[in-house]
Amino acid sequence: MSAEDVKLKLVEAEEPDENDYRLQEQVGFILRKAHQRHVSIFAAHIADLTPPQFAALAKLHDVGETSQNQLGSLIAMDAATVKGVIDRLKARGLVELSKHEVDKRRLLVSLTAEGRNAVERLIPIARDITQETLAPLSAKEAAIFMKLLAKLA
Amino acid sequence: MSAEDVKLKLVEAEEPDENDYRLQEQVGFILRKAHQRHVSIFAAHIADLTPPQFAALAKLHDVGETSQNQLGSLIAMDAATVKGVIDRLKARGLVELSKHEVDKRRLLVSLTAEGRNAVERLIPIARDITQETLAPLSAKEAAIFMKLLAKLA
DNA sequence: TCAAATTCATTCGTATGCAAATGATATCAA
DNA sequence: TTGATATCATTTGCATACGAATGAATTTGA
Repeated sequence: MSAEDVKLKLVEAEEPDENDYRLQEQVGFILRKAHQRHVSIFAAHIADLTPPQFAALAKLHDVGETSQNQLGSLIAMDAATVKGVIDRLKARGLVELSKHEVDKRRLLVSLTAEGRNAVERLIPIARDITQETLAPLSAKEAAIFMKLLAKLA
Repeated sequence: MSAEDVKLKLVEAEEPDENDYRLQEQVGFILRKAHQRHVSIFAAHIADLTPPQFAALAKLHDVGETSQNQLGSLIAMDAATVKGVIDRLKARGLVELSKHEVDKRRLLVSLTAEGRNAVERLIPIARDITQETLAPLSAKEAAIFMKLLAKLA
């Protein structure tokens, strides 16, 4: 092998061209898998509620009555998505809706007594879910990870 | 305030009970948001393909012809999901299907010439998408983040 | 060998998630 | 004041994502 060949080989090894794209190493792909894993852990602990549904309940418990859109922005859901989530929670009697007295465009959402009980019962379990999701990391790693993840989101 | 009151207050501050659950700090919630952000960045660069569709094409480009289920396991999609993705890629002429000669259960998937062209054209853009997704982090932070994220996924 | 278990694929039902269009109401600005 | 904008909510259409059920084909094991 000539010196030129060696040089070419090194360049190839250090600068992968478009023929060497590693899907499994792309942040989007791994982010999707990590999210899938979390949803799966969530479902194993809380079978009758999805993460978005629980997010809506937890946020309502936190801030009290709010409009549907406002709730959506608090839990990072667009208007169309939050509507579906709230509809299903309402059908199960966990939230109730009412019209805003002054601004007739707004639909106010609040927890029912049953919804409040559910959230308060589930919050300790949600803490377990967070812990189990982070279990592959040491405490120190988890702290670093959360800091960096927050920067990305 | 008595010494006892002070002690109670400290305990409360350090050991939040179930009334103090911060949704915005839970790994699942932030993971969902980070994933949403990535999908949005992806869509801004590649409007006519979704991340799962691109993943299927990129993986086919990598490994060549495979069965639908095998492809699914390579890109972390269950059988029902991968079927939908492949159906849509087939309808657009980017992949083609054929029956496995020996094992009649299997459906083989491969790139068409058009599909191959598309992947090769898009891979450099996909690199940009990865970069932009990680842009809020320094190079050092990004390296640490990817290592930890991989552990979680 | 042949019955049981496994694998591959499909279908159905449910639940996000988002873009775009629409309608009602509110706010702003000339 | 009123016409242009903006906001809130709904609806439709499309695309993941997964559990569960089903059927066809293959493999295993007693």
